[in-house]
Amino acid sequence: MTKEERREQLLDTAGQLLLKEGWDALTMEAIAQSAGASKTLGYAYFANLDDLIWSLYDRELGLLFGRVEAGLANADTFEDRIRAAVAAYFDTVAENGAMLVRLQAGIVARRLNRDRPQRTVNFLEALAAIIREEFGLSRRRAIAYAIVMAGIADSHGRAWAAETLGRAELEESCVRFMLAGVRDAVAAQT
Amino acid sequence: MTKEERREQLLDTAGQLLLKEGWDALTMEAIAQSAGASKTLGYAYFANLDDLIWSLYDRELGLLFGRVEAGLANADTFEDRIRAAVAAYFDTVAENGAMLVRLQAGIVARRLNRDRPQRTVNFLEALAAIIREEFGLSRRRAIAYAIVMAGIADSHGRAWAAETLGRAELEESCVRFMLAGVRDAVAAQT
Amino acid sequence: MTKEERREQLLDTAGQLLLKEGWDALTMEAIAQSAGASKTLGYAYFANLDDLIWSLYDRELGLLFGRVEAGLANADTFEDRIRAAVAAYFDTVAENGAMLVRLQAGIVARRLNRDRPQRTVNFLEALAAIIREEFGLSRRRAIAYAIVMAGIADSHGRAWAAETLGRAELEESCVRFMLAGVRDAVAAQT
Amino acid sequence: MTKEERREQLLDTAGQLLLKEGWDALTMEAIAQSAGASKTLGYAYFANLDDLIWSLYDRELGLLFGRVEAGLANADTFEDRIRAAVAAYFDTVAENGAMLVRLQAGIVARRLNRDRPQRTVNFLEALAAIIREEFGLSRRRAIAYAIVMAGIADSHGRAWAAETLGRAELEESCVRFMLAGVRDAVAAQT
DNA sequence: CATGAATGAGTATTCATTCAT
DNA sequence: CATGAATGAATACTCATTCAT
Repeated sequence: MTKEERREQLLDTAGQLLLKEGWDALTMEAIAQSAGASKTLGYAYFANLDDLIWSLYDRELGLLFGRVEAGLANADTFEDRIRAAVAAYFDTVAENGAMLVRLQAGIVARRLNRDRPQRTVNFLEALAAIIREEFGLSRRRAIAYAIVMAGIADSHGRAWAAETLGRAELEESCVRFMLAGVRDAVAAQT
Repeated sequence: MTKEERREQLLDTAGQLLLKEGWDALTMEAIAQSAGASKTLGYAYFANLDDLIWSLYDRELGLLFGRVEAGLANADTFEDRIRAAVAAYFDTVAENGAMLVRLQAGIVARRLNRDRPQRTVNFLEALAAIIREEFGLSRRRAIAYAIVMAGIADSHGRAWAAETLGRAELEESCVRFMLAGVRDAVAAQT
Repeated sequence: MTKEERREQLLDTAGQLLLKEGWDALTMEAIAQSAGASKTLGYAYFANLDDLIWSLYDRELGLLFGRVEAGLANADTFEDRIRAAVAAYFDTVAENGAMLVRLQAGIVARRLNRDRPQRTVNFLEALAAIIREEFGLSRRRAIAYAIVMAGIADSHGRAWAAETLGRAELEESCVRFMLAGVRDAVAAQT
Repeated sequence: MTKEERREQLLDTAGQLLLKEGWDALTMEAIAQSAGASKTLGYAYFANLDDLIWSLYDRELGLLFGRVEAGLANADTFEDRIRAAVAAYFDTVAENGAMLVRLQAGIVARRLNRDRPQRTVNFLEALAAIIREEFGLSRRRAIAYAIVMAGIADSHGRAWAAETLGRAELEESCVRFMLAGVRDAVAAQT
């Protein structure tokens, strides 16, 4: 197995483990052995456990944000952009939702050894830029709305996980909440 | 110190500790000593560390939901109810927000030893009932919207913590996102 | 409840606990609470846990040896004495066997904070005296045989607990092993 | 040090410790440090303290029963078998007696987490088979006598430890008690 | 005669991490 | 590229015991 393959395999295994056994089971030894290697193998690929976890986090969030940003980029009107982004979001959640939720929660719960992950910041900036362009707002206001819209996507993901409604309905609802909400909030300011 | 006072004191201390030092610092010993007691005193009041943490969680969420439900109840029109609930939410977040976020994240990240906390479920049911009454929806759909509206409150709290906008603006925005969103989502269904 | 009654009740409770839950459950707190009192009551009646356990041991062995010695005393021929003692032994084992075994084992396993219990020594001396009188042996030899005969009783008790044979047969066997054994062993010396 | 050597060394150390310091000193930490290792090394070789203790027990009883069974097997007449077994028993007791007694007592006193050790059962079955062959008894009766004869050996070991008589005399006495006893007990049944 | 609050010493156990091979 | 032996720090939890009331 090549260096890069091993690394990916270890991250994959860590993700599986987190999903199946929970955060507590995410030990260096468990990951390595779950990957079929000796218990200390991980240290040849990651400086320490935190490094491994942050790497997983970066990879997974990179995937998610990458797709969503791609969705945002490949459409013309504001509404279409939002629709495309929401669709991309639901796609990723469908594949990896439960693990992402756990990962995110664990990251928040852990000490803040590291600055707020750049990934999230970058994504919010990108979304804010689009909002700003559409409504002509200040940067801070646009960021606030971006945070809120990301939260709306998130909670629709949760509503989906709770099996309240089907994907199609929730995707439509998500877009509606975002668009009607932001329009009304913006209107209230003027 | 009486039994009840001690118990409350230990929970207070645990909350402070979580806020200041993070989840990892939340050890039985640290809590007890931070409360000025011997390191094993906690075991006289809680069966184990998990029990203490769940007790803290219950207490804090009880407070939050209690206030928000009170807000929901003490108003006449749908919009007024939402406004009152949002105001109550912001009040609590102002006092305790960072700690609640950490607590919630830690609870999610920990093993699922316990069923989903009844508190949250109850609150969502209450909110769903109000939504249902207003729009005449099915129970599942109302619950989905309740989850989303709770998420909107949550993300406005985060936007506040990120110091993007002031409280007044965010409270207004929160109400707008909720009302315009739910109305539009409901409209889309018909 | 009078002082003496309480004391006896605590010893009774300790015995029950040892029987039902095993040696590890024999804590001062468990005993007191099992007796329906507050957890520290025991300290008003016994200097410490060791003292309580030794008191139980003394009481129980006193009962056993008392009965067996009474049996030894109330008969004329050597064989009748042995028979009477064995019958008394089986009587006590029938009532209290399992607890006595545990108690004895625990005492042996614990540190030897205390000299060999006088009770056992006294009993062995009494039995040795009778053997000596019957066969005209040296004191040391008589003690050796006394130890062995006590061991024979003990192992018959175990055979009974293992439900191999009924009491009548084992009692007879016990007497036979003792008498034939000691006679043959004595004969071999001459 | 190789895996197997370390394991044996830890068991050796545990045995020494039990003999010298008593059951209470038998902690994982004490064993490891007494073996010149860091305090948690034991966990790399045994699942937990119980596992280590049972392993010691198995090893020691395996040695004892192995020798005694070998003695039983390598002789022709019943008496010679018994003699050989008793000699083997005294040999082991000479080396390891005090420790075995403590170990056995501790095992009995501890909780019954584990089924009765197979080792003892197997040995008693082997002895019972020989008795049965000699006297033509039922299986249950033969087992009862096997238990008693094992008890006779045991009590002779105790008489030896009490320094009442010398080994030669006690070995002879042991054989006599067993043979005369079992013959007389069997005779009583017919 | 009895209680409840509190302490502190002790023990099992886990796990990240290092190092020699 | 990988292993296994070993370490040490950290933590949960138990329990005998004391003391004030």
